[in-house]
Amino acid sequence: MARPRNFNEAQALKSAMHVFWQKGYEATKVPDLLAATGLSRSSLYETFGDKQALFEASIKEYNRSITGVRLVQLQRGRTAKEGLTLFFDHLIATCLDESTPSGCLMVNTTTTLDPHDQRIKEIVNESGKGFHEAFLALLERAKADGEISSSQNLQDLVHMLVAIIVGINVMARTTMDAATLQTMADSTINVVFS
Amino acid sequence: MARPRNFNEAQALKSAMHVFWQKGYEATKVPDLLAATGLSRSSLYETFGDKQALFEASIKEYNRSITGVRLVQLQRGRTAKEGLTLFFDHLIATCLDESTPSGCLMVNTTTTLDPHDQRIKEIVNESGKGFHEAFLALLERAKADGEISSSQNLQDLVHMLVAIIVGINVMARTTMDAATLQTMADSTINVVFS
DNA sequence: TCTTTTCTGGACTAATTGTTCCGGAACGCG
DNA sequence: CGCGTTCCGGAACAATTAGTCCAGAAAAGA
Repeated sequence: MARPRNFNEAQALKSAMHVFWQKGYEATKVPDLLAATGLSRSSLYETFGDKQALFEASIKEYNRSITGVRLVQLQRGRTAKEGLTLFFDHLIATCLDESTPSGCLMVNTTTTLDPHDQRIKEIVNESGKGFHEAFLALLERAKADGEISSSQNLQDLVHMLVAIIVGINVMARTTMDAATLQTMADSTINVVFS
Repeated sequence: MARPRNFNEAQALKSAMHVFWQKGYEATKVPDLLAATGLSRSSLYETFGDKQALFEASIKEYNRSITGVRLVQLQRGRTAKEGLTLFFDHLIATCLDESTPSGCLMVNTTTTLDPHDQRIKEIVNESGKGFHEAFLALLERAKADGEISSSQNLQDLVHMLVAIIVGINVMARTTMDAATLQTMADSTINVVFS
């Protein structure tokens, strides 16, 4: 009937997400998005609405793909410790991969969050909660399997664990040094599974 | 001889620093800086140069005052453990104080750092190095005093400790919950001084 | 009071921003 | 081959941006 789309909407969204991930919302200008997606101005606005809407779509996409894949690693181990190891391996690998930005879009967004932007805040909080729960589940599994002391307060431990991972995601933006990142990961694993 | 300054330059710089701290470089517009400092456009440009220069001055001021005061806490304890405790107490107190932004300007800057901005990168790296060294010194003191096991690899431990603190500074921007922040701090102290 | 210096408010500019809009081209289908 | 629909390039626009500039006010000392 009508002329079909000349571009892949999902692919374009991923490209836009990468730009926001690397540069942040404010520093990302519409021409950057046009260049990254390859879309024309009209197509971009027609497809995604305005910049704010595209950003919102981008962080949702980020949670779906990037964060999702990272968290899945936790369950891909025969033990909880192995799961956490796989998580860090995957995190470090993507940070070293030059075709994707380092760090975490959710973390970056948190540090520049406009307190009045309720919609974005909501999404970030939701993502954080999912993150927290995934690690809590891992620790509960570890406790049930006797991998960690049964006297450990899991809530306290998971708070600390999440804080470390957030910190690593920040430092990964400047520290491309694989050894340093690996050291942080190893220390963390050792602390949790003492 | 001539008309003296009608404003306090140091005070104006502090005000500008607060804006950058809260909103980030890109989201901070010149009118925001005028409102915060109370200066006129001409005075601002005359005194501090352009926006970039003012930002650079702001992060230097941040390192001098905020980070400086935070790190000094480490030495204000009779033991290393007490020093770390004081550090966290001070950090949490300032995060809860509504008259100053939460989190850390250096951390925020890292997550939105333009990779091509060499000058800013330099300052942030320098600050990070100082931070690292201060905590390394604390741990060395702890080891010498027998507060931590002599078999601990201090370099690994300090990397993890710094990552946690960075993470806490990120989470403090959304989590104003004192209890959660305190929990993270307590867990960290327990891990380091096991 | 007069001079000299410097601050200050606001007008001004030039570039960039996000966003809209339209005419024409491209495509699938009958 | 036309028809209808959709895409797309680029022009156009209004708002906002960072930054400049100048005329006059303000202050301190002679």
